[in-house]
Amino acid sequence: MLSKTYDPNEIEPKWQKFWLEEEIYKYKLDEKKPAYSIDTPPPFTSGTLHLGHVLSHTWIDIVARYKRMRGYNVLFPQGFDNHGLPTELKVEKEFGISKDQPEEFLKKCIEWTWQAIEAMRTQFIRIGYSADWELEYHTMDDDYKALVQKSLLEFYKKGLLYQDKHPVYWCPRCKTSLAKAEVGYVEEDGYLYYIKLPIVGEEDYIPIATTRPELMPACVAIFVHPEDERYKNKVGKKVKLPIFEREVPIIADEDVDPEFGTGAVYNCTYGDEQDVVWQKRYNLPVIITINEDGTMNENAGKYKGLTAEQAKEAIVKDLEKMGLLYKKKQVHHRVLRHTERSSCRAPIELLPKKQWFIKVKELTDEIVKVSEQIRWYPPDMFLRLKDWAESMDWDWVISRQRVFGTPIPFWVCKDCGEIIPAREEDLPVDPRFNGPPINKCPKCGSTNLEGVKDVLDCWVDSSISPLVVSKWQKDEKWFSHNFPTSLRPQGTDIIRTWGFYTIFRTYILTGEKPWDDILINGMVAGPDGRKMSKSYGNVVSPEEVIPKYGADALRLWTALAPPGEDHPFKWETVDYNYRFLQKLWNIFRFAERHIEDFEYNKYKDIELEPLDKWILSRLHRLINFATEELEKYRFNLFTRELMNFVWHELADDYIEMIKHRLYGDDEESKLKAKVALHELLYNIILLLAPLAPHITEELYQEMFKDKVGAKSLHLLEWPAYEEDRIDEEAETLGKLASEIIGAMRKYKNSHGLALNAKLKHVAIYALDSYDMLKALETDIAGTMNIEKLEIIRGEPDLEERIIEIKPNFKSVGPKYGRLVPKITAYLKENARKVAKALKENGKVEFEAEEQKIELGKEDIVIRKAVFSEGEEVETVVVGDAVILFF
RNA sequence: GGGCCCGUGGUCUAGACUGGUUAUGACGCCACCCUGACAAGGUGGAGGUCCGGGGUUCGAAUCCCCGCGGGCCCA
Repeated sequence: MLSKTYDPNEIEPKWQKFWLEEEIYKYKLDEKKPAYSIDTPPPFTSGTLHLGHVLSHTWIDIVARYKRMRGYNVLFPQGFDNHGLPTELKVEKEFGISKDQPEEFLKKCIEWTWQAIEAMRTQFIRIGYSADWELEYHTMDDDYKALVQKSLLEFYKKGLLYQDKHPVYWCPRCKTSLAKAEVGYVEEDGYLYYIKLPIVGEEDYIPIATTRPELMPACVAIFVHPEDERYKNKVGKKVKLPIFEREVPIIADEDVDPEFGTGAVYNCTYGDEQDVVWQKRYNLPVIITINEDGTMNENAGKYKGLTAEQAKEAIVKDLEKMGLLYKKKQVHHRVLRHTERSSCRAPIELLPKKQWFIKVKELTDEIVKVSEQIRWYPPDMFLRLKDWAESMDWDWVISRQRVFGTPIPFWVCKDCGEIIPAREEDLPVDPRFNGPPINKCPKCGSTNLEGVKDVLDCWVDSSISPLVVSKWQKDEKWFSHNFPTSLRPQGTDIIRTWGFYTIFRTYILTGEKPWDDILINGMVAGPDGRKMSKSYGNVVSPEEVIPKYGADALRLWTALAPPGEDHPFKWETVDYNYRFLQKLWNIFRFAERHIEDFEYNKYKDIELEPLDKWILSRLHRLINFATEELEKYRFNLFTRELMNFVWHELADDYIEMIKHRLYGDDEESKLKAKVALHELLYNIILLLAPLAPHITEELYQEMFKDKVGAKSLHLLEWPAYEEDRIDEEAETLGKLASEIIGAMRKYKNSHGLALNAKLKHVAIYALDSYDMLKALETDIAGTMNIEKLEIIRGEPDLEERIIEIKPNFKSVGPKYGRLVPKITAYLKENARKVAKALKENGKVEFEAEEQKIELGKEDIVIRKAVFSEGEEVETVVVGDAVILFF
């Protein structure tokens, strides 16, 4: 017996344990089955899953469960992305270990990461995630790092890897490079300086506006907008920089904002990120004027040795003296500072440092072509990738000045710059600690070889995930079965990073696309609709939700998220889902007493009653819809349809209509109701299994396991859509039954009667629907508790009024076009005449604008009301039927 | 500044590709009903300029143009 109340906190952990112990989701390579491999996103090991993870990973789990039920050999691994700045900061600040002791530092990072993995795995299990944990991978594993390094050796061999100077965010106070996450813009007051720059060989000048006059010595070009009439005649000419006496070109570029300042800006290496773009785009020289400690260097001439701030004052003073600085305006602007946590908040400089690059730019056309071969869900997400790929300004910078990361497997000759790659058989290597594979530089013979100190960007780690899960170059049988992988699920936010880089790297290494399909989920917003963030105070964690409502109710919230769109977390939705599951529980509790010992297989081919056929026809439409939607990775509409079907059509309508049969004396009718009930409930738990795996397992074990045999619901097949179960006639009948019963419920409600209150005498008059009503006679009487129900062919002797008459626009519109308003007016004016003609001849004919109009029953919508003034009787009209309550 | 997406009762949401005249459902609100699974339930009700403006059409939430507001990513 099912317990009286549904308690997710009791049943969910129970089945989670059962699934693991019984190895229900264990992957066995099976070449006889079609492969379905999932390239799951490895979350960064922060130690906690947030609702964004719950959304994206529940989607993946739904797909995995569905595909298993469809008979696929589903490869469902879960990995963890380990390397990252937050861990380094944690180890530095919480454990007080400095990066200057790299070995100890790394040891602590790894140790901390392991406990974070354990915690996150437990949380995955708690949401019913059905990955095979024996396939779990970590980007800090030796074999993972070895594969990453191997792929870099391949890139090196193909000539796609190179070193070049590239600006990094540099904090002059901390004397360290910073990641984007560590810097931020701070609003503050400053000055905008207006400076005249003389044009070479002319008496004319061009005015520029800048907040950073101290970068004058680093100026390499002047930019104006190509449409700007003020400067059109100056493009192509040169400017002579005051003080420094250097000539730089005037260039037109659309990125210039003509509204800002004078509409002309000077480009320095590097004042801001826009300067980097222009420097790369026009291949401008790089002139660095700022040292790592924030002072000016020899390129700043007489300002050498001053701090940037002092240099600014000095240059401003000198320009004023020369009469070239003609305006100084106070502005409120954004300044890049070191803002991460308790950091120093010093202004950040962009300084060029030697970085490792992978050539991407020249291959973008090919990447876009490969991306076109992938099916994108939803399809417009492809445009984001395409747009970004085509507007890329520079190659992929893969090196980072950090400690906890995959080492770059190269040594560099300090004398001639030759790159010495690691030997494949030595991988993984760590050139920070390991010596080079050879003693002498093969080019110049020098023994002055130095291991690369930088480590790799974490996207370099994670963007080979499809090759890791499919065991590229490791297990040929496994690889050919599972590659390209079937699905990459991921969020909208990382299409241009993880998505793009994975396509790129897989294509370069294998010549193929990484996946057949890519499914994009939106971001989780807070209950207030804004993005979830600590600063908004709108963060909700899964740990708050699950103890209250259980994982299944939370999973239904994820299933209701629309494809590709952001989805707010709503307590109300989870609460509603929880009540839905409770309703489901009660439906099964009701059914249990009727079908527990029922021998379904013995009676399953019996000819059912019309209402049974109706609800089963509706069930099969739902199965069909569910299958179509899931094939397109769309969960929201199907989930809603399923919930509505169970709660309203099944529970509110059908079950109410069969109670009189289940509790009545007609044994054959009772049997038929039980057959239908069995089929309904069994199929519903199957349809719901991918969405709410726990409650469905509990219901299966309790009510169906003995009859079906499988040790878990999750080993069963997805329900088959049977087209011959669709029965239009039965559906019309069922719809009529629920409308008639609905009208009677409304009558009872408006008279303050309980819904099961006895009605002494009811008569229904009908013409067209007479036969259907006759077939429903016992069901209507039984469901509504009517003592005497009469179904009469004919019309009651009462006053009838037409409340509304209008054309059926969908059929009349295309036929008569511009005459539609005339037809609408005619029907209204001649309502009685039209109704009469329709009743007698089945059609009506008239003229509008000298054109003959002919309308049949299908072309006209009529709503009638019946009045019984003076009589002791109330009436309700449903379609063509008139119900009289005595 | 660029690309993509979104704007529907108080809140969230379906419908938009393929136009059809009473716009879906939920939460909340109001009234009634403790009915043999369920009061954490049932039945009914009130509540909407479908962001604004213009256009196409017999007909626009839906298609087109302009504007406003928001989100994500990039610069």
